[in-house]
Amino acid sequence: MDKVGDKRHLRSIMTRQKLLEAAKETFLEEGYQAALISQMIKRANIGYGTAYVHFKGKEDLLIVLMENVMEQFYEIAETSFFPKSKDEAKHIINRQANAFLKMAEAERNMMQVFEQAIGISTIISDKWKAIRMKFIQRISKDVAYAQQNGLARAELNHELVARGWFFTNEMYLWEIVRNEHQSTVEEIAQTITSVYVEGLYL
Amino acid sequence: MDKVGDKRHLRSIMTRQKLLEAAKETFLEEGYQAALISQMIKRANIGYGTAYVHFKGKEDLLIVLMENVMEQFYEIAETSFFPKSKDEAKHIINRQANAFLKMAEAERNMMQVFEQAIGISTIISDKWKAIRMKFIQRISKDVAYAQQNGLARAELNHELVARGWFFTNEMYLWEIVRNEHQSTVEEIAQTITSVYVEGLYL
DNA sequence: AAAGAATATGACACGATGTCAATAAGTTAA
DNA sequence: TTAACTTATTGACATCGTGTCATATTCTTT
Repeated sequence: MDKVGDKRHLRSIMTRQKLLEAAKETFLEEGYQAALISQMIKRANIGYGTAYVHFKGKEDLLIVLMENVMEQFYEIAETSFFPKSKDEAKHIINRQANAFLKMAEAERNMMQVFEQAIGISTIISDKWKAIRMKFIQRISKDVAYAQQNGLARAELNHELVARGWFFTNEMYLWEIVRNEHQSTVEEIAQTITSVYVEGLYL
Repeated sequence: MDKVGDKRHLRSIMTRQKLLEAAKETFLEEGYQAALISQMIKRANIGYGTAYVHFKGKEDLLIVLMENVMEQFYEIAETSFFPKSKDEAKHIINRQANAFLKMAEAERNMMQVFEQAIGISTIISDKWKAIRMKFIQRISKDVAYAQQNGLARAELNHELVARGWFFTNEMYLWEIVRNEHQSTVEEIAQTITSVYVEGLYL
């Protein structure tokens, strides 16, 4: 019999799914730290040991749950950038900053869990580092492009500028995730973009 | 008998001190997460229960150990700022960014522990938030001052600008703490200051 | 030196985790 | 159809770290 119709395999998938859902709910309610595996297991209505058949532990569960969110970040990082003027650059950059921060708003709850987990789990911290690197590389290229086309101040180290710019964005992202921001995402994006573009471009 | 000559009290202070030192060593070796209270107790050569007489737990120990470092941050945040020109402003800002990042280098090891703890302990996270707020308020005032004196672009929200600028600094700080930076502190400070000042000032 | 106060101690109870030998459920092949 | 085999589930158990508390020790006072 083929794998798809295999009753055993199907049940296994269902079990896994039940646990993932229970884990998500538990993480959202309790946060990463306080979320207990035993609690997830109870909620999923499965045997204790079963959880460890499907996942190595809490960390492993969260990684799977985060994969979807992380994909979205990678997509944002891949926007193309070939401005012909300072104004066009400003426009593109503003849109990208907006999209980035909007993500934080849209996925706030999972991102809150994620933030905690970054501080605790090496693996998850590495996943975030990879996302950060992707963004910085992308921005780095963009800055270099602008410099080569006479749009931006060439005396600046594009790598350092790129990091600085991303860092501002990232910190605002966490601020939004934590609900600590007063202003709207649009206002934030516009302000930081303005300072950045006026500071870098000619 | 007065408190100073009190043998009992003196011994108590010694015990506390021994534990603090052992805790520091353990934190530095193991990181916040992995550091075990039992390990610190062994190293300090005191009875298990004694640790709990002096401190509530791991969190409490680290808070005491961090107080010194945190003081230094508050001092940096208190630098005065009354520039008469854009160039003077740039100079002051550059110096402050430098001092801030140098702190990260000087206290790198304890800051590494601190970073982990921020992700885990609410109390410690709040301590850092207070430091951050202090800086942002300070910078906010500085931006407002520059705007009022016709030195900076008045159309920008000074609060948002201040946060953005601090965030760049903070993220570079953590990067330095984690030893992930390629460039020197001076180079970093100069580059980010340049973009910031050219972007904000007239 | 006896009573009293401050400090130190480690055995213990507790809560959470991950493992594993046993069991159940489903599939295959004769 | 059923016996052998494979895959999935289970919960009791061992382990580990923490914090508490009744008791012991050390010092001070009267």
